[in-house]
Amino acid sequence: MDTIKKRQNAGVRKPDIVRNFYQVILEEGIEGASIGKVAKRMGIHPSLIIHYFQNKENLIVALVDYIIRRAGEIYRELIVQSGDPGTRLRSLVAIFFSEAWYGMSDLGGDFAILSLSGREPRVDARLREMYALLKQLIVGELEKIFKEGGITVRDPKRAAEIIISMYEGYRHFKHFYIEEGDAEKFREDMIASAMAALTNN
Amino acid sequence: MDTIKKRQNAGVRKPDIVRNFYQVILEEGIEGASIGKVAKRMGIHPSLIIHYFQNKENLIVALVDYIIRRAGEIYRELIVQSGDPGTRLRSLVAIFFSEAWYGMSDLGGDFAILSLSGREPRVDARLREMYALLKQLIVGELEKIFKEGGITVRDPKRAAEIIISMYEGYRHFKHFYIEEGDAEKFREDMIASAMAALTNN
Amino acid sequence: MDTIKKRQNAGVRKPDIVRNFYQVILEEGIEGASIGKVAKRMGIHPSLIIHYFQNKENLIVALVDYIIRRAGEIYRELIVQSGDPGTRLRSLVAIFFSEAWYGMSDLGGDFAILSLSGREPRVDARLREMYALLKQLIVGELEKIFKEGGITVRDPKRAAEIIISMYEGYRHFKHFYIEEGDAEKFREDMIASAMAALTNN
Amino acid sequence: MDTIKKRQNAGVRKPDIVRNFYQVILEEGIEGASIGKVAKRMGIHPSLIIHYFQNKENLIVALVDYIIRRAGEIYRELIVQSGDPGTRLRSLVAIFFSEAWYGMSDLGGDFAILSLSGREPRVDARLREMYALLKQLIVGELEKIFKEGGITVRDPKRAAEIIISMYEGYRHFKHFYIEEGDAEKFREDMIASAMAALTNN
DNA sequence: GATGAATGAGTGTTCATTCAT
DNA sequence: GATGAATGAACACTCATTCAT
Repeated sequence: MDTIKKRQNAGVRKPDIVRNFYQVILEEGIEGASIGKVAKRMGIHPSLIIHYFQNKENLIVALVDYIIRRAGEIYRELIVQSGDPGTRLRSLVAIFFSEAWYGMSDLGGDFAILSLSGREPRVDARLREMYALLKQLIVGELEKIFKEGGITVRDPKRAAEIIISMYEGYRHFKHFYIEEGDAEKFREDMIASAMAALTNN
Repeated sequence: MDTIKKRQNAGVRKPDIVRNFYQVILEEGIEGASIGKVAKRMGIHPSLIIHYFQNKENLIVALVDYIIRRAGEIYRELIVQSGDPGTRLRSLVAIFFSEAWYGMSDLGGDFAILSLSGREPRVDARLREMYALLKQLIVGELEKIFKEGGITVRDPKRAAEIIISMYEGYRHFKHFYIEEGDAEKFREDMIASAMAALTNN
Repeated sequence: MDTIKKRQNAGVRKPDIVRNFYQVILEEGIEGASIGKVAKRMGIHPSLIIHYFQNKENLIVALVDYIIRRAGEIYRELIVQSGDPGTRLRSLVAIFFSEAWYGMSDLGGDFAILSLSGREPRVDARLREMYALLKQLIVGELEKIFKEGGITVRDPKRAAEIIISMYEGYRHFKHFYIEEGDAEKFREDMIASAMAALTNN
Repeated sequence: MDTIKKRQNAGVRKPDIVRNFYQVILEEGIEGASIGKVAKRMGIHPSLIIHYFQNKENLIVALVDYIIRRAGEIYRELIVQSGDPGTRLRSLVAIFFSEAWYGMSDLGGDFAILSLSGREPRVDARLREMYALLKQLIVGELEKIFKEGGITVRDPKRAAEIIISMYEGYRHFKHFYIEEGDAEKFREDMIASAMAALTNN
């Protein structure tokens, strides 16, 4: 009954290809990812991928878009909208050091895409866009919190930038020098350090 | 006098190949780097590279070793050994946010290698080693500083880990969301935040 | 009329490739046969051969299939279906010592493929199949002959096996120790010996 | 004390290389055998093999010599020199169908070398020599046996040729169509058939 | 006798892509 | 929308061999 896989349209196929491309990158790295492998994985012909994306570069850009879109979704899922200002500030900071945010993407995939950004202007542009958006989200949140009273921060934009730097360093590098057993304690210490850095600012 | 290129020995050729390999990665990314391109760049035959490294994996591992070795050298160049404890603590932190440390390697190259670490155990092992070494250097330095008086930090090891997280996030990601004109000010703010995080610890 | 070489389909190209592969093996031996040489011979690109066969092993297996198929065809061409039992028995034996059967394939090619059988299970399997089929053909023929009367053989299966052993030794090795001038006489003597061995069985 | 492997002379090294070359052929086939693999197997430098044999062809020829020499040795070990003529005739025939003779060399290796004979004149020449020698040994033996009485054979040379054909077919091909359990019975039947063929001659 | 440096041709295979169907 | 034929460049790597040491 169900004519699986045959004769689908772009709306279904294109994101499907992008997802599979991401999987291949995770398994084999950027240098090991190819249109052929994506096709084999999906049981379709490589030419069909070209048919949809024209060339590999377009596929990479589509992948970056896909990843950024997912990051936005996860942020919206995690953000806490109620409670007193002090609690909400801590919650905001905690998001970026949470398991959910950490596990949002695969580090191998992240680094692969980041390594592209230097040579592929469209990738670089999209990453800047993403960070701009994220900064804006944090700033907006901070301003809402501060307006409600008590806490003051001289420069919310700078505060947002410091948060981003801290969590990126934490997120991408901690597994190289933190041991499994110490992970939860380190997470808490990082949040405390971020709060100290923030309110000192 | 100097019969360049012909009949050299492993001691000269191997590091030369590694350096050229790194250049190719910077220019074309991990996915664009090939033994053939390195050979062309050097005016030698690809098989000579195989002669020295047996296969591409070994070459990659040698590159990681080379990069790590350079990081160690730069750290030793930058470390300040005299002055009162307070000044020296700030100098230590400042190293990791300095232009010299930031410019030590190319971010594209860094990400390329980091993206390998998930799939190549030898790369992962070496990176862990490097971070362990770096942590140890910082801890040693912190302990010396604290012993001389005044400043106290509950846990120097944790302090080192927080410094590393902060500077890694700063170093690798800041260019995505900090504008040129604001760079110097941001650098100072990050150092201040790091100090706050540290002494709060 | 005939736009040779361009845009053909698998039905035409695949056997064409197999035939050319066989020729290359005859000329240069298994150790000298390469996909590149086959392609050059056909005026096509090596990757087209990969396109059809995926890898060299598959090509080898296809070649073995091709050779075995040809052996079956030749047997069917040579088999005599009429005459009295005694004559027909002799005709059957004579087939395997005939020029046509001897010249069916090139010995160099035979040995090349036989040498593969130890390391390539699919080649071994196909050779066993071929011998099973041949044995069955001979047994069937012997039984028909015996049923019509006169001649008796205790065990037709064993008789078939002995015939095969004798003609294989004759076919593959005689040229190492029989001189040209003596060839025809030796052929007759071998047929006589086979008959003696058979009816003695 | 024992300076193993270092600084040996040609008398020791050359046969050692040939033996290792044979092993590589057995494991990887003619098409997979290379000087490099032999060298790695022996823990020496490939250049050293070239140093001794100048090129690969010479090594192959040396291997054929080695194999033929071993065949001669085994024949001499197996030949029975006493007993009555009838028993000795049967013993002679039985040699070539014996396990010892069958297992004298690896079939994969045999076929690999036989496949070379068509393209390498020196290999072909040596094989012919070997068969000539073998034929001569058998003829001599048959004549001794016949001289002692009883048994007559019209043409001992032809008889030798028939024996060779039969055992070669048996030796090289039987494993494709004889099952393990039937092997011993088949061996006896082949000997009987050979005797019948012989005394009928 | 033995090794290392170097070459250059050649291996099988992958790759992105184009074109016709 | 989807596949197959075809290409040509590139890939990592192997090979036999030469030469200098």
